[in-house]
Amino acid sequence: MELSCCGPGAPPTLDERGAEELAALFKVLSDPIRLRLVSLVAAQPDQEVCACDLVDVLDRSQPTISHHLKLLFDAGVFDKERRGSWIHYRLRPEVADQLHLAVGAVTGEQLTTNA
Amino acid sequence: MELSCCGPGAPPTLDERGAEELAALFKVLSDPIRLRLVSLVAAQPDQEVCACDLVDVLDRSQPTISHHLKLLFDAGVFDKERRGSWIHYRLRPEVADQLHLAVGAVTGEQLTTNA
DNA sequence: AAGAAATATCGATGTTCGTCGATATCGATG
DNA sequence: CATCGATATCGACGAACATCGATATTTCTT
Repeated sequence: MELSCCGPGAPPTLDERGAEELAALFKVLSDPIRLRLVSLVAAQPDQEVCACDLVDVLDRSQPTISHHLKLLFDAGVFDKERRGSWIHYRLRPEVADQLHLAVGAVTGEQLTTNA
Repeated sequence: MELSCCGPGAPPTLDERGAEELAALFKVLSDPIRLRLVSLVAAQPDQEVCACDLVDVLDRSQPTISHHLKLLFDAGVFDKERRGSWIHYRLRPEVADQLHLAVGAVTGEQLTTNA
């Protein structure tokens, strides 16, 4: 039997590069501490937190929290803003949409036809 | 400043256990080969593939493909069915919804109020 | 300029993960 | 039952990762 892929008229599947990009996006969410960081930030009324509060809430050392915040920032999940001595992290507004699109790309859902 | 969490009236955030469960779900999608497997399966007209075709399409050894298929099966992403000599993997129909819910849980979207 | 507080970086360590060759298991078929 | 093809498991190896203590950097305050 032939696989429905890799030919003309075949339904679209992830190519190697696309798969690596999406894998990187999911990988940044594949850690419990990072998920709780995102969830905490998203739950704030102003969608942002001071890094200074995070070490107490999550049970990790300051370098570890800093490390995870950097990963989330580098991945484009968080914005970072210095205000005085403190650094505030904020969920980038496009992230939720990006994630839903990523899920759709993997599971083969129709994109919103923009025609 | 107080974090908006961890108290009465606070918006819901991921607890430790929930974060670990969601992290496990995202982790299984954090590998390019596994993403392409899911994408390939989802792109088939009948939403299933024979494992025998996968080694040729993806550029990995048979044990490696088998390993990734097992991870996806154990995570509940794929169903498995033996037909004759071959084993067919199929995307479980709830997976797309589960993933969208997972994204929503992390980014703090409203759940569909089932009241 | 000096000290204190917040955050980032460095180096090390133990663990997890992706990968493959070799081999085992399982089902079909002669 | 012997064999063959498909799939799974095993054992090993190198790379990536989460974590932390120590330390550096930055910023505010006095």
